[in-house]
Amino acid sequence: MSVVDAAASVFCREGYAGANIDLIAAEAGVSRQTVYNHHGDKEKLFVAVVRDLTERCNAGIFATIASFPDQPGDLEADLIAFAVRMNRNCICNRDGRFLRKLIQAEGERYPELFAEWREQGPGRTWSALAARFARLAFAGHLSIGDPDVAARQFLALVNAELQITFMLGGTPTEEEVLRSATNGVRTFLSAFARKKSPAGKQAALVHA
Amino acid sequence: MSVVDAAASVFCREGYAGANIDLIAAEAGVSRQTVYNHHGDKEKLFVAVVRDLTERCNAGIFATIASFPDQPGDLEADLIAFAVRMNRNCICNRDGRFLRKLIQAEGERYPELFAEWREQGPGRTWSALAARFARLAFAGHLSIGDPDVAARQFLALVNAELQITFMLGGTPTEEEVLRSATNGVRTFLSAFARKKSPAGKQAALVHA
DNA sequence: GACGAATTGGACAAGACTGTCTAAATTTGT
DNA sequence: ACAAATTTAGACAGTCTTGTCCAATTCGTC
Repeated sequence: MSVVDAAASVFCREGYAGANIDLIAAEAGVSRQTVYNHHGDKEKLFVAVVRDLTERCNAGIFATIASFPDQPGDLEADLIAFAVRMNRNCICNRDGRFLRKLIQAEGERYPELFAEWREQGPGRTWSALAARFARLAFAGHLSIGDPDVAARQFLALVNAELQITFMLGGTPTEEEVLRSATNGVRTFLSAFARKKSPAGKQAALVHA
Repeated sequence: MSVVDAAASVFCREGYAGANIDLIAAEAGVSRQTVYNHHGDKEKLFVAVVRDLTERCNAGIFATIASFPDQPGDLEADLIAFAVRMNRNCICNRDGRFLRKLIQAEGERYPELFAEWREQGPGRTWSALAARFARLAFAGHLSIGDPDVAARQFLALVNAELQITFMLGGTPTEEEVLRSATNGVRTFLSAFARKKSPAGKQAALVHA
């Protein structure tokens, strides 16, 4: 394991103040001196860890957004699959969990570092996702007022049942992820499925 | 400020390992010896802090749930007002922010302590909220499949736009809370407003 | 195999923190 | 006003951590 990876693990487990360099070195399988040679001091090492995690998480998120269902066959199934991918590859994986915890624990201590994350991460993520939802709406698959709001609500809904697990730093099972995504997407579609067309599926359902 | 309150503040700001007793004593306006006299050692003090926060937060949450709109006049307005109360009195206030941060940062270090919180806090909160939604559905104001799912999704939706602020430990402004609650409740009602009754408001809307 | 670069283990000083102890000062109850 | 209980300030030992230094060893490359 690389020094930065080991440091990420220890910083997350013990907190910044509780992490000690000896433990990081041992976990990385190198000597303490090597850690100092590579990264200078504890604070620089911490910054390197956050930058590394931010970069990898953003890459994962954008790769996943690229797989958003633009021409959906079964919209519900496609959105559920997308939500599961998002969770598995970006939010529940090692990098996602670690970054989230570091932001929560140390965000106030390094305002500029996490402001940077905020702009390049969630800011751009939500824009990108909002653009995809806008496209679905334009193509007539959804009826959306504000795509930015819809994007944030989509993420909130598909993660609604995983909040507690995330809070305690755990990893939800595959079934929990699937169930939360399924419930979330169904509610999302109940709210945003195309309603205005008189020939729409939703109107037909109401008449039945 | 009491010792426990000062300790809560310092533990949150510095993390468990980074918090030092001298600082807590100074912030509480007592001598270090008094802290040891009252609470034994650092770990016992930490446990006392978490129990205190848990108790106060639960009390606040249940008091707020008691104000859930059972016989709504304007359902949308009533639910928005309820969501804002919930945020202001339970989630964004000092106790709520502190407890959340301690759970996130130290949850894995004290599994039994936070398991206790989990049962008495979110577990019972969600049940209570689900019961209220079930009642609204029974009275014909909503069309809900699983009240537990609906309750979790309600909370997720009304907080959807505050996630980032919460993550960084900040306090959203009154306007942000109101906007998030408004958008969240509207989406919630789009999804769960009564649809099945042929004379319902929703059906009429679709016909218009 | 040989040479330069990187890594290692250990020693080390400086500082910080916890938890204890004690004698003096202060508060509290009566 | 007096006695008991509590609080205080400070000293203290013991432990831990950071960051530096250095000589010995290993590694990569020619």
